[in-house]
Amino acid sequence: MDKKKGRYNFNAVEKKWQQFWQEHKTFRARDDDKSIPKYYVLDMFPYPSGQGLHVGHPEGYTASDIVARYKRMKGFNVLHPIGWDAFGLPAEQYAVSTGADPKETTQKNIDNIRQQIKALGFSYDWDREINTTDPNYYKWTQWIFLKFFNSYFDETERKAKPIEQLPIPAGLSEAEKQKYVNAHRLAYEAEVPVNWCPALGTVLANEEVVGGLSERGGHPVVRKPMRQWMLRITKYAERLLEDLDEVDWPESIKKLQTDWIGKSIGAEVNFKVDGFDEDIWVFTTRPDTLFGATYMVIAPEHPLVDKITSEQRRKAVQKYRERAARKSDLDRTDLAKEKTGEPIGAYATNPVNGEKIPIWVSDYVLLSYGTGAIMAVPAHDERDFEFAKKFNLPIIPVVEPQDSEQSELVKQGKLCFVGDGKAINSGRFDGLSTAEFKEKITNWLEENGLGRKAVNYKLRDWLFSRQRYWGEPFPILHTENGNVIGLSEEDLPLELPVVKNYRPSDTAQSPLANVDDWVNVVLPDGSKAKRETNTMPQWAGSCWYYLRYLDPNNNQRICDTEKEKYWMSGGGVDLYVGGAEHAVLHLLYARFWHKFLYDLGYVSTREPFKKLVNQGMILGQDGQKMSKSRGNVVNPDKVVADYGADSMRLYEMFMGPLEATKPWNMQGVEGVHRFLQKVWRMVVNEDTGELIEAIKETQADEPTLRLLNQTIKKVGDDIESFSFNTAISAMMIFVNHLGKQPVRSKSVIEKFILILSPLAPHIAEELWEKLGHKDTLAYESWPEYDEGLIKEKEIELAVQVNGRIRDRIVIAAEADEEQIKQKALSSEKVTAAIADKELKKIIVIKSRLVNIVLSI
RNA sequence: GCCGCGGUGGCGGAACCGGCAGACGCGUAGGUCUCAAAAACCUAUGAGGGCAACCUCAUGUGGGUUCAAUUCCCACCCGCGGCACCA
Repeated sequence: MDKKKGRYNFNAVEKKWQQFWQEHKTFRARDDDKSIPKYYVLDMFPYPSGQGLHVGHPEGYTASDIVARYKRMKGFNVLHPIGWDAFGLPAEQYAVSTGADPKETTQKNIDNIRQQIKALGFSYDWDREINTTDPNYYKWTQWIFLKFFNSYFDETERKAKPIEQLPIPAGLSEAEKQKYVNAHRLAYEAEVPVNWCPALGTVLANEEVVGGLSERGGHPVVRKPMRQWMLRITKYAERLLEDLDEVDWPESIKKLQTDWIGKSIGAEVNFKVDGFDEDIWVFTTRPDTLFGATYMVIAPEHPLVDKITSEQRRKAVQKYRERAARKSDLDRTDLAKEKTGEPIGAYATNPVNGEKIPIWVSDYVLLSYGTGAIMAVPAHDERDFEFAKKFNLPIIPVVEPQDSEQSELVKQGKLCFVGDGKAINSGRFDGLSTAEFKEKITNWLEENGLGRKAVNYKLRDWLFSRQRYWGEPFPILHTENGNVIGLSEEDLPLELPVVKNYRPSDTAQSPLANVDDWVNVVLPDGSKAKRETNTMPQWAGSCWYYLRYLDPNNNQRICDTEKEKYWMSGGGVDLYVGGAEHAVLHLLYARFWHKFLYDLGYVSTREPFKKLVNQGMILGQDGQKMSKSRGNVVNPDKVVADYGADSMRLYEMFMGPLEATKPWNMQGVEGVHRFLQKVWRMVVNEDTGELIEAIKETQADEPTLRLLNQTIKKVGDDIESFSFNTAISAMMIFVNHLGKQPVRSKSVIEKFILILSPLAPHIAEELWEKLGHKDTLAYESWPEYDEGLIKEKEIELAVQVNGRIRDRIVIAAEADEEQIKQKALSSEKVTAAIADKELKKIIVIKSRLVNIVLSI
């Protein structure tokens, strides 16, 4: 057993400093002096699950904490908050199966996870802790929803405005007016298909449906149309796309969002239905292929189908539509699937050449994209080509590829060519390039009233309601006469009622529908109304939480304007760290809400998160994803108990690049733990617990000073670029050197402790105290380094002959090229390698190498 | 199928903007200390060859550009992530 009382006792040290920080509120962010430059470091707040933290969470938290601590030492007023994204399914499912109140389980889980987080020594401002399930918090989530409900999107100014400012066309009746207004609200109701699982008797979120079956139990899931709340995110598609330019995010994430929004530019073209006074509009990105349109396809659900289908075809078409409607998601995504469809016995006129072409229905055309109808150009669209082949429809080539071999096949109708080329079979447009043709034909269509330039997005409006209990209730009432009204702000928060049973009602409505005395309301005028019984999705609370941290206890506003201006200045949150799994949904939704709040003047920046960094996944020791069933889960509590929080933090950062996926290795933890032991022994006499005798108030020798300055620079630079693994490596090199020195300069040790402190704060505080300092080092200045001291006096250069290293020379750092050449050529090994061959040239890369090139 | 990211010793990884591949850590082997062990410390450690000085090969595979390629270009293989008929 260890008898030495001065050994590194991480348990005691960590407990001591965590308590110190808490008691002194060391990391409280200041709101009182807005002249101090601010830095806002944000973590994606966790869902407080019953499982507690896994080692993946602390990875991101450690990275952000290092930056937070570093920035404090750099003189910034740092805001580094944490909270709980506590609505969500697991608590509700637990409630369904056990009857436990989700409020209570959630509270218990939060208490547990908070304690886990505190044990890791993160420098959070605990006075700003938030919880999305707290009525004082969700009051404002509901408030934002009401703003959506009470706003419309002004197309010319491209921004949201209060609904009272919506221009209403003259001559509408009261009812029509109401309808008109409702149709323009940014939060609106619609009948949309949801994932209904009859076996479970509940509606599932998309992420709970895997391959057409419920994630739990594997029961079939069908699409069922239900009344839902939607948010008009599509109005913001263009701005969400444009403003990606102004954020400092990984390119890959920007790309995912760009693809998700899916902008395409083309034209809308009008086809007249033969024998009917009806138009079919189609959207195409290839108006230049109009002359090659040989048929049309409309989506099975298209409203025009009923009207224009011929009597002879009606039965078959009806049957097809029913079959299509029954298709599950699984069938739709089936790759090997053959194209199906039915002609509807109607024809349309191609506006460019007057040709009559047949109209078909097929489920490869989606009602939800574009106009729900297409012109089919089999020669130049893979899907149309496949369909035309199957049903023997004509294929007319109208674009000639450059490649003559390809061109031949295309002309024979044997090859589908989707690239750009030269126009053929297109009347007076023949010979034009694809780009020119697009431009000309679009203008021509516009001039003749047959079409117009058009833009489409893949992005759909956001299905914002869930048929659940454990979420924010909508502040909405449905009146007897069928109108929908929002609560007034004074009535917020609308709290969740206590329920006896968390099971969904059998009509696929949320459990709230069963709470009669909550649902039924009498309005001031004596009329009756019912509350909306859907609740908001988990995304709602996380869409704006970063704003609440700015002013978490404000009862008058989501946050104070001045505080918002201060903390969000410079483009929003300065650093946002979290998992890449939120690349699209959370980050897109939050950006959407932020822009909306910006339009209404509640925030001052166009974007919420200036810089984004994703941490990678941590795998189990076996290289597999951590999971209970594999038994490879590493519990952070155990690591902290065995090696301490500082070792845990250091190891998580030392494993490899922050963004990389990497396997856990307990021996690696021991490695960094040994490093901390070494640091301890470098400063402390293990027998006495006092400062070690080797530490003297002296000037350090030159190599030590040089290494110290190099290390300060390297660690600072690496923290700025999130290369924590190499920062740690640099510190290890330093400790390996200094630990061997019999005399250690106190000021050198102090500087080292300071640069270690953001990464391993507890041991650093303890050693700082042992070095005679009374107060926390959290606000000490980050050490400066001296560029002059960093430079080596002599450097070693490799000497290559024809690219192969033959010798090394040591030479003064300031030696010029000529001197280096001379020295290199005078090397015996080099002369031997040159022998009698002729010297062609000598390449000198200062401070790197010399390459002597010989002619062969 | 399309898009994105990656592939370096026994393992995690390092390498500025094309300039000495393998920093740092783990593991392994040998040693010091010890009655012994643990801890700590020291030495070695990509592969092959040679008594040795040294030599050759080596960053997924095959080509190319260059005085010089892990780094740039082309083709391909493998792994991971995302999307899924978006006209």
